[in-house]
Amino acid sequence: MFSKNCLEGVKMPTISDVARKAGLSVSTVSRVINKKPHVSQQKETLVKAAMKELGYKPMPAARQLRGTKAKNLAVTVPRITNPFFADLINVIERTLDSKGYTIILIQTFGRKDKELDALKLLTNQTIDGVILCSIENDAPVIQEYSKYGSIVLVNEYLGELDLPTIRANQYQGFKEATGFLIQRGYKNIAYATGHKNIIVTKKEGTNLNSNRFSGFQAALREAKMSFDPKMLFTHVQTRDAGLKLFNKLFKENKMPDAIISGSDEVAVGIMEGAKEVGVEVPKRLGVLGIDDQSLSRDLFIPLTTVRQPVEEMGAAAAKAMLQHLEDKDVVENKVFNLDLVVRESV
Amino acid sequence: MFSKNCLEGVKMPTISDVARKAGLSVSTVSRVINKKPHVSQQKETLVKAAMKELGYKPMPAARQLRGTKAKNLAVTVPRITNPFFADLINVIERTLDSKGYTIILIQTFGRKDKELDALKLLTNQTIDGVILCSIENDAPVIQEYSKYGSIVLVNEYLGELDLPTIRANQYQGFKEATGFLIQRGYKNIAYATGHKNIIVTKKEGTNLNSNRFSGFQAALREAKMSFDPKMLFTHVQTRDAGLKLFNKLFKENKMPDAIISGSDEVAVGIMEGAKEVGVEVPKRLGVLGIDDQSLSRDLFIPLTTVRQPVEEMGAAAAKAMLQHLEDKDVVENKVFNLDLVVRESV
DNA sequence: CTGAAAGCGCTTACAG
DNA sequence: CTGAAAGCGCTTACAG
Repeated sequence: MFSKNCLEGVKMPTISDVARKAGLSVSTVSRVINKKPHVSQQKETLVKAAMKELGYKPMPAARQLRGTKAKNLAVTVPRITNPFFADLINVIERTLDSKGYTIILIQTFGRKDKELDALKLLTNQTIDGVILCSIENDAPVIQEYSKYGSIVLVNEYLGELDLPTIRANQYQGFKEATGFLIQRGYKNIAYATGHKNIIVTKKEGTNLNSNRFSGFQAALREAKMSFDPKMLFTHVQTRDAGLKLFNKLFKENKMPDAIISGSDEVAVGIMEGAKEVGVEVPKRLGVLGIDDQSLSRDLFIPLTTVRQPVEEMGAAAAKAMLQHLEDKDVVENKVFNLDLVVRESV
Repeated sequence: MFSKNCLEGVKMPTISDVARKAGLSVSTVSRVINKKPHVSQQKETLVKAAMKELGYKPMPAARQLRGTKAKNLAVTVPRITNPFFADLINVIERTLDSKGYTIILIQTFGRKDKELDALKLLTNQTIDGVILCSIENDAPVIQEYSKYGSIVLVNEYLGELDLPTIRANQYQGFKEATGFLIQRGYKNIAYATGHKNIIVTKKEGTNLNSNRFSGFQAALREAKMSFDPKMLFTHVQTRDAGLKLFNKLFKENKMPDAIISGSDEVAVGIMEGAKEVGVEVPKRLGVLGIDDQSLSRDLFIPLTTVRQPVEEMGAAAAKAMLQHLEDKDVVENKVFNLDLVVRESV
């Protein structure tokens, strides 16, 4: 029937093979593949039998060429090794997979060009949409690509972007968490973030970065406390970076009495540094994590942290994508609340 | 030039658009796209200018239809939320991405059909190859699919499979680790595995599962100790499952004095259970993890564990895939040694 | 060195 | 209800 090719394996049956075997035209076969009307019960049975016998599967590339949706979706994350993002991807993939979508994973490592690569897959119809779990490029360039397919934002957000967005109320969360630190008596609170810089705007909904910091500052203001800009540290994103930050602070003798770290990972690094030199947590140094990843409760000092509702956000993002794929006019915007999980590091 | 379509975004320029703009034929444009010889410097410049001006990108689907490789690779893992697999994917993606491959992520959740889905992507040329980070199906069915593309195995392996395989010497690792437990005085050692069952063969290289268990038994034998089959627990794969296992053992009053858990995740669950009811680790219960994931040293009881060289294995797997993609005849087989990381849980 | 034409595997009007 | 034919965007012999 179809011949072997010694170099490249085996040639798969095509729609013509099926038609021939069924004694029908390719049009008819195509109709049953696509569940279109106007095909008699009898022929349908014939076609299905032929497909089964041949083990026929339509070739996605050929269908795409004719305009059929690829049923592929990309998901971008900074790093998959951060459990927060692994969890996010897990829910997203689970719910999207059940709808027949295949997930293309793209780690950006914080690079604009990697994110652009993902976005560009939209233009050549490789993917139908992309879920951005972090934002590297500026609003206008991202918005531009939404012409080519569905884009939904999870976790990070940008006020200027008119795109489905699933996020948490970072302002509220950080205000509460900072309030808690103050209430526990911490006076000199450092602030570390994974971002490269912070553009401060008071408006809620501007971006994660800015809203977190404003929440932090609002709590300070209410307590009539001021913030020393030297206690702001950017681009701290890993356990290692947390450790380095602690060591720097310790060496330069500028130790604050509490640190709000940008993630649980960073918090672990800080606590590790503290342990090494005998700085007691939470007594001499309060450490606040962000994320509440699953092992945070099992650390040598159980972490007090701001829980991000990762399951809920991931599921909502997947749903928002599905909806937007069906109807470009529905742009879902959902804001979750953040909870403080009190354990022992603060 | 090319008109907007209000429903579906924008129509991208095609190779014909480029040809028209450059005042040349599509053949010539195709030649420069594919860096084929026989095109004058002059025309090449013309074509490149036209491509740039139009923002032209060849459509992958159309190229695939003509037999060009998709440059897509799938990676299967049981669950991305297990840091061991997140780490594995991370290295794999990093090295493959740098060669221009796009990664399709597939979580199997231990299901055969999910793994088959991945394998089937080979048949319709959606992907050029798949890296299996665990094995769900039987050897013959997997081998069958190797006709359609490159398959490489990492971590798990099957002796019968004639495929590039990157793995660790589980026999040696488990023998050493068990020897260490014995030396520390543990006498009644339970054995938990994530797998559904264990087919025991003595031969090294049969499969991960079997080799781990034989290593364990070999150490027992050398110490003239015997193993109570009731102390074998299968299908224990998460932190939760570890916790449940502990509770069951505790309730039924069958507590061993040590447990070899199938992963660090499971070990954490066991230690959690022990903490809750006041069973001292490692004094009354030794807990051995497997993996050495990054937070294992930071747990409330730093975990003694068998380190799997995840970075090295991932990189080797990616390299093996690249090689096999280029030349089907080179089937790389690499075996890494396992190290015991001694901390405080044993 | 360059171009016209066939064809990859599909879907979709268009006839009948 | 069914089929012949055109065409999606490419690449690749085949001429010249």
